Amino acid sequence: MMSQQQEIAQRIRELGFRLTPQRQLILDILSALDRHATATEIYDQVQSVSPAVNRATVYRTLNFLCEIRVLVAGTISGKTVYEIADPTPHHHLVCTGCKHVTVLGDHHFEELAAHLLDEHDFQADIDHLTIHGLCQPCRAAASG
Amino acid sequence: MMSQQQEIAQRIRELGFRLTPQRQLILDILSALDRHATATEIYDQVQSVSPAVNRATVYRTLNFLCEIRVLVAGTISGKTVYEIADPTPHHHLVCTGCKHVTVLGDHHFEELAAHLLDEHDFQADIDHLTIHGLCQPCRAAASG
DNA sequence: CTCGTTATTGCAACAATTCGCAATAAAGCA
DNA sequence: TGCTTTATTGCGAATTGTTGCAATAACGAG
Repeated sequence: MMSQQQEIAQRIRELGFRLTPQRQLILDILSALDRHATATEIYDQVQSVSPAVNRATVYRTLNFLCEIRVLVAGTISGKTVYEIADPTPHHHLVCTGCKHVTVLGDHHFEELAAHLLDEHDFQADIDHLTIHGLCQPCRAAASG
Repeated sequence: MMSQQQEIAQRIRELGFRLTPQRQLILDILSALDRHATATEIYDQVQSVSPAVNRATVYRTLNFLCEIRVLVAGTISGKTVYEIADPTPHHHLVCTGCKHVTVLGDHHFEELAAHLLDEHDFQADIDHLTIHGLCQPCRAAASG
Protein backbone atom coordinates (compact mmCIF):
# COMPACT_ATOMS: atom_id res chain seq x y z
CA MET A 1 0.00 0.00 0.00
CA MET A 2 1.50 3.26 -1.19
CA SER A 3 0.79 6.67 0.28
CA GLN A 4 -0.86 9.19 -1.96
CA GLN A 5 2.37 11.19 -1.98
CA GLN A 6 4.36 8.20 -3.14
CA GLU A 7 1.90 7.45 -5.91
CA ILE A 8 2.14 11.01 -7.14
CA ALA A 9 5.94 10.93 -7.01
CA GLN A 10 5.94 7.77 -9.05
CA ARG A 11 3.49 9.22 -11.55
CA ILE A 12 5.68 12.25 -12.11
CA ARG A 13 8.74 10.13 -12.75
CA GLU A 14 6.95 7.61 -14.92
CA LEU A 15 5.97 10.42 -17.23
CA GLY A 16 9.62 11.40 -17.55
CA PHE A 17 9.47 14.48 -15.35
CA ARG A 18 11.46 15.22 -12.23
CA LEU A 19 10.45 15.30 -8.63
CA THR A 20 12.01 18.47 -7.25
CA PRO A 21 11.89 19.76 -3.67
CA GLN A 22 9.74 22.65 -4.87
CA ARG A 23 7.17 20.28 -6.32
CA GLN A 24 7.20 18.16 -3.20
CA LEU A 25 6.74 21.18 -1.01
CA ILE A 26 3.72 22.38 -2.94
CA LEU A 27 2.20 18.92 -2.83
CA ASP A 28 2.85 18.71 0.90
CA ILE A 29 1.15 22.02 1.48
CA LEU A 30 -1.89 21.09 -0.56
CA SER A 31 -2.03 17.72 1.10
CA ALA A 32 -1.89 19.24 4.58
CA LEU A 33 -4.49 21.86 3.74
CA ASP A 34 -6.85 19.20 2.46
CA ARG A 35 -9.04 21.73 0.71
CA HIS A 36 -8.86 23.90 -2.35
CA ALA A 37 -6.58 26.93 -2.26
CA THR A 38 -5.73 29.83 -4.54
CA ALA A 39 -2.32 30.28 -6.12
CA THR A 40 -1.65 33.18 -3.79
CA GLU A 41 -2.55 31.21 -0.67
CA ILE A 42 -0.23 28.45 -1.78
CA TYR A 43 2.53 30.89 -2.64
CA ASP A 44 2.29 32.50 0.80
CA GLN A 45 2.58 29.15 2.53
CA VAL A 46 5.54 28.23 0.35
CA GLN A 47 7.20 31.50 1.26
CA SER A 48 6.77 30.92 4.98
CA VAL A 49 8.61 27.62 4.68
CA SER A 50 11.08 28.27 1.84
CA PRO A 51 11.46 31.95 1.05
CA ALA A 52 13.91 31.12 -1.74
CA VAL A 53 11.24 29.53 -3.92
CA ASN A 54 10.25 31.88 -6.69
CA ARG A 55 6.74 32.98 -7.48
CA ALA A 56 7.07 31.87 -11.09
CA THR A 57 7.98 28.41 -9.91
CA VAL A 58 4.79 28.15 -7.90
CA TYR A 59 2.65 29.14 -10.87
CA ARG A 60 4.52 26.85 -13.23
CA THR A 61 4.29 23.98 -10.79
CA LEU A 62 0.57 24.46 -10.30
CA ASN A 63 -0.02 24.45 -14.04
CA PHE A 64 2.26 21.51 -14.53
CA LEU A 65 0.55 19.44 -11.85
CA CYS A 66 -2.82 20.22 -13.40
CA GLU A 67 -1.64 19.12 -16.80
CA ILE A 68 -0.55 15.73 -15.55
CA ARG A 69 -3.77 15.59 -13.55
CA VAL A 70 -2.21 15.41 -10.13
CA LEU A 71 -4.16 18.54 -9.31
CA VAL A 72 -7.47 19.84 -10.53
CA ALA A 73 -8.29 23.50 -10.95
CA GLY A 74 -11.71 25.04 -10.52
CA THR A 75 -13.25 28.48 -10.33
CA ILE A 76 -15.04 29.56 -7.18
CA SER A 77 -16.53 33.05 -7.14
CA GLY A 78 -14.17 34.20 -9.83
CA LYS A 79 -10.98 32.84 -8.33
CA THR A 80 -8.99 29.89 -9.62
CA VAL A 81 -8.50 27.27 -6.93
CA TYR A 82 -6.39 24.13 -6.87
CA GLU A 83 -6.62 20.87 -4.99
CA ILE A 84 -5.15 17.40 -5.16
CA ALA A 85 -7.12 15.30 -7.62
CA ASP A 86 -9.16 12.73 -5.81
CA PRO A 87 -8.78 9.28 -7.38
CA THR A 88 -12.56 8.93 -7.38
CA PRO A 89 -14.16 11.54 -9.63
CA HIS A 90 -16.44 13.95 -7.89
CA HIS A 91 -17.92 17.36 -8.46
CA HIS A 92 -18.59 20.55 -6.60
CA LEU A 93 -21.81 22.44 -6.10
CA VAL A 94 -20.90 26.00 -5.21
CA CYS A 95 -23.62 28.18 -3.73
CA THR A 96 -23.33 31.69 -5.12
CA GLY A 97 -25.12 32.95 -2.03
CA CYS A 98 -23.22 31.57 0.94
CA LYS A 99 -20.23 30.22 -1.04
CA HIS A 100 -20.69 26.85 0.58
CA VAL A 101 -19.22 23.96 -1.39
CA THR A 102 -20.99 20.59 -1.52
CA VAL A 103 -19.15 17.56 -2.76
CA LEU A 104 -21.10 15.36 -5.10
CA GLY A 105 -20.56 11.86 -6.45
CA ASP A 106 -20.21 11.07 -10.10
CA HIS A 107 -23.30 9.09 -10.97
CA HIS A 108 -25.44 11.99 -12.15
CA PHE A 109 -22.82 12.88 -14.67
CA GLU A 110 -22.13 9.50 -16.17
CA GLU A 111 -25.46 9.68 -17.90
CA LEU A 112 -24.60 13.08 -19.30
CA ALA A 113 -21.19 11.93 -20.49
CA ALA A 114 -22.82 8.97 -22.21
CA HIS A 115 -25.22 11.26 -24.05
CA LEU A 116 -22.43 13.51 -25.23
CA LEU A 117 -20.48 10.57 -26.54
CA ASP A 118 -23.45 8.96 -28.27
CA GLU A 119 -24.99 12.00 -29.80
CA HIS A 120 -22.02 14.27 -30.35
CA ASP A 121 -19.05 11.94 -30.60
CA PHE A 122 -17.51 13.98 -27.82
CA GLN A 123 -15.57 12.27 -25.07
CA ALA A 124 -16.33 14.58 -22.18
CA ASP A 125 -13.72 14.88 -19.53
CA ILE A 126 -16.08 15.29 -16.61
CA ASP A 127 -13.81 14.66 -13.68
CA HIS A 128 -14.24 17.70 -11.59
CA LEU A 129 -17.02 19.95 -12.62
CA THR A 130 -17.88 23.03 -10.64
CA ILE A 131 -21.54 23.92 -10.81
CA HIS A 132 -22.80 27.19 -9.43
CA GLY A 133 -26.27 27.78 -8.07
CA LEU A 134 -28.24 28.34 -4.88
CA CYS A 135 -28.50 25.97 -1.94
CA GLN A 136 -31.80 25.47 -0.15
CA PRO A 137 -31.21 27.91 2.74
CA CYS A 138 -30.06 30.66 0.40
CA ARG A 139 -32.98 30.04 -1.91
CA ALA A 140 -35.38 30.39 1.00
CA ALA A 141 -33.64 33.56 2.15
CA ALA A 142 -33.78 35.04 -1.36
CA SER A 143 -37.48 34.39 -1.87
CA GLY A 144 -38.54 35.10 1.71
CA MET B 1 -39.92 44.60 -30.69
CA MET B 2 -36.85 45.80 -28.81
CA SER B 3 -33.30 45.35 -30.00
CA GLN B 4 -31.02 43.29 -27.81
CA GLN B 5 -29.08 46.45 -26.97
CA GLN B 6 -32.22 48.21 -25.81
CA GLU B 7 -33.24 45.30 -23.63
CA ILE B 8 -29.84 45.29 -21.99
CA ALA B 9 -29.96 49.05 -21.43
CA GLN B 10 -33.32 48.69 -19.78
CA ARG B 11 -32.13 45.82 -17.62
CA ILE B 12 -29.21 47.86 -16.34
CA ARG B 13 -31.45 50.77 -15.40
CA GLU B 14 -34.17 48.61 -13.88
CA LEU B 15 -31.62 47.23 -11.48
CA GLY B 16 -30.74 50.76 -10.40
CA PHE B 17 -27.42 51.00 -12.23
CA ARG B 18 -26.35 53.50 -14.82
CA LEU B 19 -25.87 53.16 -18.53
CA THR B 20 -22.60 54.93 -19.25
CA PRO B 21 -20.92 55.47 -22.63
CA GLN B 22 -18.15 53.12 -21.51
CA ARG B 23 -20.61 50.32 -20.84
CA GLN B 24 -22.39 50.95 -24.12
CA LEU B 25 -19.14 50.89 -26.01
CA ILE B 26 -18.11 47.56 -24.54
CA LEU B 27 -21.51 46.09 -25.30
CA ASP B 28 -21.33 47.41 -28.87
CA ILE B 29 -17.95 45.84 -29.37
CA LEU B 30 -19.03 42.47 -28.02
CA SER B 31 -22.19 42.63 -30.04
CA ALA B 32 -20.32 43.41 -33.25
CA LEU B 33 -17.75 40.70 -32.59
CA ASP B 34 -20.48 38.14 -32.08
CA ARG B 35 -18.11 35.65 -30.48
CA HIS B 36 -16.31 35.30 -27.19
CA ALA B 37 -13.32 37.55 -26.54
CA THR B 38 -10.72 37.99 -23.82
CA ALA B 39 -10.50 41.06 -21.63
CA THR B 40 -7.37 42.15 -23.47
CA GLU B 41 -8.99 41.81 -26.89
CA ILE B 42 -11.90 43.88 -25.70
CA TYR B 43 -9.62 46.47 -24.12
CA ASP B 44 -7.65 46.83 -27.35
CA GLN B 45 -10.81 47.43 -29.35
CA VAL B 46 -12.01 49.94 -26.78
CA GLN B 47 -8.69 51.75 -27.06
CA SER B 48 -8.88 52.00 -30.82
CA VAL B 49 -12.22 53.79 -30.53
CA SER B 50 -11.92 55.67 -27.24
CA PRO B 51 -8.35 55.91 -26.01
CA ALA B 52 -9.49 57.79 -22.90
CA VAL B 53 -11.24 54.75 -21.44
CA ASN B 54 -9.18 53.27 -18.65
CA ARG B 55 -8.11 49.69 -18.45
CA ALA B 56 -9.57 49.30 -14.97
CA THR B 57 -12.92 50.44 -16.29
CA VAL B 58 -12.93 47.67 -18.85
CA TYR B 59 -12.23 45.03 -16.23
CA ARG B 60 -14.80 46.44 -13.84
CA THR B 61 -17.40 46.66 -16.59
CA LEU B 62 -16.80 43.11 -17.68
CA ASN B 63 -17.22 41.85 -14.12
CA PHE B 64 -20.25 44.00 -13.57
CA LEU B 65 -21.98 42.82 -16.73
CA CYS B 66 -21.31 39.23 -15.75
CA GLU B 67 -22.80 39.77 -12.33
CA ILE B 68 -26.05 41.08 -13.75
CA ARG B 69 -25.93 38.28 -16.31
CA VAL B 70 -25.74 40.45 -19.37
CA LEU B 71 -22.50 38.66 -20.17
CA VAL B 72 -21.29 35.17 -19.43
CA ALA B 73 -17.69 34.28 -18.76
CA GLY B 74 -16.04 30.99 -19.60
CA THR B 75 -12.58 29.51 -19.65
CA ILE B 76 -11.11 28.30 -22.90
CA SER B 77 -7.60 26.86 -22.85
CA GLY B 78 -6.82 28.69 -19.66
CA LYS B 79 -8.06 32.11 -20.71
CA THR B 80 -11.18 33.84 -19.45
CA VAL B 81 -13.47 34.81 -22.30
CA TYR B 82 -16.63 36.89 -22.33
CA GLU B 83 -19.65 37.00 -24.58
CA ILE B 84 -23.13 38.43 -24.54
CA ALA B 85 -25.46 36.05 -22.74
CA ASP B 86 -27.73 34.34 -25.21
CA PRO B 87 -31.37 34.44 -24.10
CA THR B 88 -31.63 30.73 -24.86
CA PRO B 89 -29.32 28.75 -22.59
CA HIS B 90 -26.65 26.77 -24.34
CA HIS B 91 -23.35 25.17 -23.51
CA HIS B 92 -19.92 24.75 -24.96
CA LEU B 93 -17.96 21.62 -25.64
CA VAL B 94 -14.30 22.58 -25.85
CA CYS B 95 -11.92 20.06 -27.38
CA THR B 96 -8.65 20.07 -25.46
CA GLY B 97 -6.94 18.74 -28.57
CA CYS B 98 -7.88 21.07 -31.41
CA LYS B 99 -9.52 23.77 -29.23
CA HIS B 100 -12.63 23.59 -31.36
CA VAL B 101 -15.78 24.82 -29.64
CA THR B 102 -19.12 23.13 -30.28
CA VAL B 103 -22.32 24.82 -29.22
CA LEU B 104 -24.83 22.57 -27.57
CA GLY B 105 -28.49 22.97 -26.67
CA ASP B 106 -29.81 22.75 -23.17
CA HIS B 107 -31.88 19.57 -23.07
CA HIS B 108 -29.18 17.24 -21.80
CA PHE B 109 -28.69 19.45 -18.84
CA GLU B 110 -32.27 19.98 -17.80
CA GLU B 111 -32.35 16.41 -16.61
CA LEU B 112 -29.21 16.96 -14.59
CA ALA B 113 -30.54 20.18 -13.06
CA ALA B 114 -33.73 18.35 -12.07
CA HIS B 115 -31.71 15.65 -10.31
CA LEU B 116 -29.70 18.20 -8.38
CA LEU B 117 -32.82 19.99 -7.24
CA ASP B 118 -34.65 16.81 -6.25
CA GLU B 119 -31.86 15.01 -4.52
CA HIS B 120 -29.72 17.83 -3.19
CA ASP B 121 -32.08 20.76 -2.84
CA PHE B 122 -29.65 22.66 -5.02
CA GLN B 123 -30.94 25.03 -7.68
CA ALA B 124 -28.24 24.64 -10.26
CA ASP B 125 -27.54 27.62 -12.42
CA ILE B 126 -26.66 25.73 -15.56
CA ASP B 127 -26.85 28.46 -18.15
CA HIS B 128 -23.54 28.30 -19.78
CA LEU B 129 -21.43 25.35 -18.92
CA THR B 130 -18.08 24.80 -20.53
CA ILE B 131 -17.19 21.14 -20.78
CA HIS B 132 -13.74 20.06 -21.84
CA GLY B 133 -12.93 16.81 -23.58
CA LEU B 134 -11.90 15.32 -26.91
CA CYS B 135 -13.80 15.52 -30.17
CA GLN B 136 -14.02 12.54 -32.48
CA PRO B 137 -11.18 13.50 -34.87
CA CYS B 138 -8.81 14.23 -32.01
CA ARG B 139 -9.75 11.03 -30.26
CA ALA B 140 -8.96 9.09 -33.41
CA ALA B 141 -5.65 10.90 -33.79
CA ALA B 142 -4.71 10.22 -30.18
CA SER B 143 -5.42 6.49 -30.33
CA GLY B 144 -4.21 5.95 -33.89
C1' DC C 1 30.18 7.52 -7.16
C1' DT C 2 30.84 10.52 -11.22
C1' DC C 3 29.29 12.36 -15.49
C1' DG C 4 26.15 14.07 -19.00
C1' DT C 5 21.69 15.29 -20.53
C1' DT C 6 18.12 18.28 -20.19
C1' DA C 7 14.03 19.34 -17.22
C1' DT C 8 13.45 22.78 -13.92
C1' DT C 9 14.57 26.84 -11.28
C1' DG C 10 15.55 31.76 -10.21
C1' DC C 11 15.74 36.06 -11.93
C1' DA C 12 14.14 40.14 -13.89
C1' DA C 13 11.27 42.41 -17.03
C1' DC C 14 6.77 42.38 -18.54
C1' DA C 15 1.71 41.77 -18.97
C1' DA C 16 -2.69 41.29 -16.77
C1' DT C 17 -5.84 42.36 -13.02
C1' DT C 18 -7.29 44.66 -8.79
C1' DC C 19 -7.74 48.45 -5.34
C1' DG C 20 -8.36 53.05 -2.85
C1' DC C 21 -9.69 57.43 -3.56
C1' DA C 22 -10.86 61.92 -5.48
C1' DA C 23 -13.22 63.76 -9.53
C1' DT C 24 -16.95 63.07 -12.74
C1' DA C 25 -21.38 62.53 -14.59
C1' DA C 26 -25.96 59.57 -14.97
C1' DA C 27 -30.63 59.67 -13.48
C1' DG C 28 -34.38 61.40 -10.77
C1' DC C 29 -36.64 65.44 -9.17
C1' DA C 30 -38.08 70.28 -8.51
C1' DT D 1 -33.20 73.66 -17.05
C1' DG D 2 -30.62 73.38 -12.91
C1' DC D 3 -29.74 70.76 -8.50
C1' DT D 4 -28.77 66.64 -5.77
C1' DT D 5 -27.41 62.12 -4.98
C1' DT D 6 -24.29 58.62 -5.50
C1' DA D 7 -22.86 55.12 -9.02
C1' DT D 8 -19.05 55.09 -11.96
C1' DT D 9 -14.72 56.62 -13.93
C1' DG D 10 -9.75 57.71 -14.23
C1' DC D 11 -5.59 57.56 -12.11
C1' DG D 12 -1.70 55.70 -9.76
C1' DA D 13 0.06 52.06 -7.30
C1' DA D 14 -0.07 47.41 -5.63
C1' DT D 15 -0.85 42.65 -6.66
C1' DT D 16 -1.06 38.71 -9.47
C1' DG D 17 0.34 35.88 -13.31
C1' DT D 18 3.59 35.05 -17.48
C1' DT D 19 7.87 34.76 -20.29
C1' DG D 20 12.84 34.35 -22.05
C1' DC D 21 17.07 32.97 -20.72
C1' DA D 22 21.21 31.50 -18.24
C1' DA D 23 22.36 28.74 -14.18
C1' DT D 24 21.18 24.70 -11.56
C1' DA D 25 20.25 20.12 -10.27
C1' DA D 26 17.40 15.55 -10.91
C1' DC D 27 18.00 11.18 -12.63
C1' DG D 28 19.68 7.55 -15.72
C1' DA D 29 23.95 5.55 -17.56
C1' DG D 30 28.54 4.01 -17.09
